[in-house]
Amino acid sequence: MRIDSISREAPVLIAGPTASGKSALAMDVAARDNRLIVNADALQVYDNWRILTARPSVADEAALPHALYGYVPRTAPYSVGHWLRDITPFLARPVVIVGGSGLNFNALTRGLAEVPDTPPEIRAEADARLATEGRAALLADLDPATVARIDQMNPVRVQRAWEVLRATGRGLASWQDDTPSPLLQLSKAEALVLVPDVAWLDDRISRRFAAMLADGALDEVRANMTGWNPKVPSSKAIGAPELVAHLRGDMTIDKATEAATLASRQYAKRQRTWFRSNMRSWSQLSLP
RNA sequence: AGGGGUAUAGCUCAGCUGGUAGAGCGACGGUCUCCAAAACCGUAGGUCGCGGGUUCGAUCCCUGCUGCCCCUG
Repeated sequence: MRIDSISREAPVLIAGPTASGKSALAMDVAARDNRLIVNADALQVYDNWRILTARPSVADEAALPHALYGYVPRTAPYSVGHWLRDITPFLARPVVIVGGSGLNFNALTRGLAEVPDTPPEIRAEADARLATEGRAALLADLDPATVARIDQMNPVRVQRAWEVLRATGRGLASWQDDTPSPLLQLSKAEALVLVPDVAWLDDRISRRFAAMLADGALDEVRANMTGWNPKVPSSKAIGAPELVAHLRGDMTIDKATEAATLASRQYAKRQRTWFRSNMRSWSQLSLP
């Protein structure tokens, strides 16, 4: 990695698939320029995971300033909108923004419609209707402009559109047409995507999960067993459901390891697909 | 060594009384403006273990061989 070619002034954005070495690069850049490291990862925000989400260590956080890591309670409602609001004050400072969530980077550099949060009772109503009446029933309630824009086969996207209309009386498409300009212009940033060789990354994923286990991942998961709710977003951390199953005696540790590393590889693939289509104008850094 | 069973996609397996094969998972490609480490869509893979026979035609029936599993010794 030729760090010398990375701008010393512009905000640095580092995206890349899981286990590609983003955090280490962010540390190098931050140390060189006295930057604040800001998290752009959807799961590293939660306070109940450090080992499993490969969050920066206590030592790393002591060595250099970090923001938006481990600051959200595991059951709190949280999504891109919260992240975008939370990151705003930090953009006035020299930063390196690092993470694997493509949606966050899109929201940051392309803007995000200012749709109010869905009230819990409407979310519950949507959950119930989807479960009992199905996707088609929700779809039938939507405005044509929104229907034409969303993936009608995807229950989560349909539910989202339904919730927005229900809560605001205005279609999602209409909200999106009013998307404000982005917080950060890509042309004024140093945007980097790490593009690792697939076999190289697969190997790193396997070794990293083994290292997580050695570092106490099972203890971390055990501490989350009381009040465990598989439905909340923080419970979707790769490896968490698998290790919960193991601790309950439903899965051998070998099976759990296999399932977790498989899930990581599949996640990395989805990330590559996203980066390919959404980050064409970013600088691509091939690895190793 | 003898008896029985089994061999079909990368993996686990379907395939009715013979008409050249399907699923799930995986892989690969894609979608995605607020649960995104989520959710979803699509595509490609098989000389049906190998040889011989019966038949117009064999994954299917007969036979030899080979591998694996079980039982007996």
